[in-house]
Amino acid sequence: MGDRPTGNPTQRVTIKSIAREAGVSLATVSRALNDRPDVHPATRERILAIAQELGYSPSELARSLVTRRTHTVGLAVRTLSDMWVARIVPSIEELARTSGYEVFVSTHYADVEQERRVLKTFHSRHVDGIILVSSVLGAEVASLHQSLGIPTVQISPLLPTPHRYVVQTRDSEGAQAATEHLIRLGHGRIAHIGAPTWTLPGRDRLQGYRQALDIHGIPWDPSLVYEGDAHEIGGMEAVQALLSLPNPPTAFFCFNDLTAVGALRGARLKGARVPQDLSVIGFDDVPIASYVDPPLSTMRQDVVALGWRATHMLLDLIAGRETQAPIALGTELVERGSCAPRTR
Amino acid sequence: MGDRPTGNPTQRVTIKSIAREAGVSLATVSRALNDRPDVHPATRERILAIAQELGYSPSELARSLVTRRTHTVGLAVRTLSDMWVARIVPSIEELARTSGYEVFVSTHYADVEQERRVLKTFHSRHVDGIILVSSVLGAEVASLHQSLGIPTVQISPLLPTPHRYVVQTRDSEGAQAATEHLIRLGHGRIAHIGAPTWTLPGRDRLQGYRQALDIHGIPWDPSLVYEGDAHEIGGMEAVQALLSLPNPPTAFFCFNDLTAVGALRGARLKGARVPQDLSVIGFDDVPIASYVDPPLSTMRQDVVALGWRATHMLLDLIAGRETQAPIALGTELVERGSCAPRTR
DNA sequence: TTGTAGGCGTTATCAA
DNA sequence: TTGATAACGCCTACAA
Repeated sequence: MGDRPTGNPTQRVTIKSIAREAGVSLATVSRALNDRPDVHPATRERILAIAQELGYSPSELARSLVTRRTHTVGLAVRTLSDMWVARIVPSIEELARTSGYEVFVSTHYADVEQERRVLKTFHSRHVDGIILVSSVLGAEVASLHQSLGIPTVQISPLLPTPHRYVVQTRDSEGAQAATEHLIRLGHGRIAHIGAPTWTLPGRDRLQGYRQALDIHGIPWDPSLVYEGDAHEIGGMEAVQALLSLPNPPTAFFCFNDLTAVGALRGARLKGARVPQDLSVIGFDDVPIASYVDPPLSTMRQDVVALGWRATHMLLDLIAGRETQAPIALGTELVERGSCAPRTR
Repeated sequence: MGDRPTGNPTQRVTIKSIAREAGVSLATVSRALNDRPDVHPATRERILAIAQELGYSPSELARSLVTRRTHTVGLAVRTLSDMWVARIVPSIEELARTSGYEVFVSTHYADVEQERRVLKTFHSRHVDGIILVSSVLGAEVASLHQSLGIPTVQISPLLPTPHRYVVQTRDSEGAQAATEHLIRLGHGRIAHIGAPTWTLPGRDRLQGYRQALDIHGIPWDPSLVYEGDAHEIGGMEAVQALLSLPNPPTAFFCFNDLTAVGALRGARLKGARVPQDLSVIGFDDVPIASYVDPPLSTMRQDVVALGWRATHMLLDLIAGRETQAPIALGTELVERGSCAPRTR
């Protein structure tokens, strides 16, 4: 089987092979390859040509070992099956790449052990910097940043952290704005379908919701708060449960768009029309939000900015530059078709 | 600023530090750490304790340099903002991790240059194996597999390739089944909203659609084929355009679920009811399919199996084992609410 | 402008 | 059971 590379491993082309071929020393090859000034143009040409011909590709392993720089950044995310993070990755990758860094993505599924594991391999592989999205490490992060000596930046941590280098959305403010949108439309019985309250965003958005109610003198009714799962299923179940209440809500502020999409479906199953009978507002503004029926009104999070700012912060830290931190970004109300003035 | 790790880089803990501390040689430390039999239990204990205390973490860089194994696999995907691939990643990661491999995900955005770049960095970083999802490299892959000497497996290549190690879905067969489902419901004017025909899946599903028509004696009408973009927007535009035809179709077979979701929206904008006036079927069965209105009928692709089989194949190749290749997986019709018998 | 030699953190092969 | 020592592939003084 000639096509099994394992069977007959192609000998790796190293600077040694090039040196032999070119009849020069290793040092000269190295210099030529890294195009340093102190090498004769002719020799450089020859060496480059040979390298090209042999299909030479430097061993970053060896190179990193001596330079103590890998030009890689580790990106640990909760999961990739979430549009919110799936859109944050490219923004990080793009900036990092144009700055000469390769980014390695790894997932931890909101599991502390797995996240530790990921960080450990990042350390073993000598990444120059780390970005943690939706970290569940909490206070550990700060000490890791310290003890590992690897600059670390967090985006939207799931747990409270004393770490300074954090980029996040002002969840509470956004939640308050979303709720106030509903209030302005005349709704008085507004439900909240939240994320688990052990998560920071879950808590913060719940708090923003309560604040809006408080400010507008709407009594707080705990039976209108349902702890969802930040997915469609939670939203669907929540709406079905809440609409069965003796005095059901007329509006729903959902933790995120997925929850809202589930809520839409729950409403349909209960025979309630959105937005005529029921108003629904989401959070995030993921692509699908514009395509569901009715198109979803939502609070937009600027994920690209989130990724971009975090990457910038990390590059600053790696370079030993001053950097502004922490950073909190605002949200924007996107009105589409899922909210309407209260009719009942 | 005491919290800037860059300012005062913590000295890395190496086996050297441990050796000094324990008063033994480097070799002994190495042996103890890799728990080899030829080291005195007492010494091992002592060394392990010290390593623990110092927070030692081996340098995979150095280790890999000598063992010539990195225990990493590179995973290059088109994009992460696509549920289809977002769900394939975890299945690969899980199997790879339990087999002792760390996987590094990188994106190429269907751009040849970027994909070459990614492969090059994989090579530089000495990954032990590579999985390419939706590769646009075509024939190049086989030679890379050869010349780089790194086992490479492809999942659903976008371009035709002579490479043997491929795992994919039987697109044509699935497309035919989807179309036949529509035909069985009595539809005669069936449109296809496809992906760009330069892609293999785009071509294969189009072909399956034509085959179904042929078999059932339905005349082929090129005006019923619309080249979409595999996203919502393409589906939406397609439906709007096709419903404006003098003799519009009564059913749509969409390249994927995103296209179908867009189609649903396009239908709504044209005042057509699904499934009463129009039947729509998708492909993939992504999570959102169950939550749109009406819930989407679709051809399910077993993405988990795709990832799993590919990883298995790769692990076989890495180990120099025999492996079955190529592999083509079937699809399954999932009937939900978006298709109904023809009424007009 | 070029070559020699030492070292990055490990593992592996010998001796001891 | 342990310790020197030579790789692994590359970079970088320091010499020449």
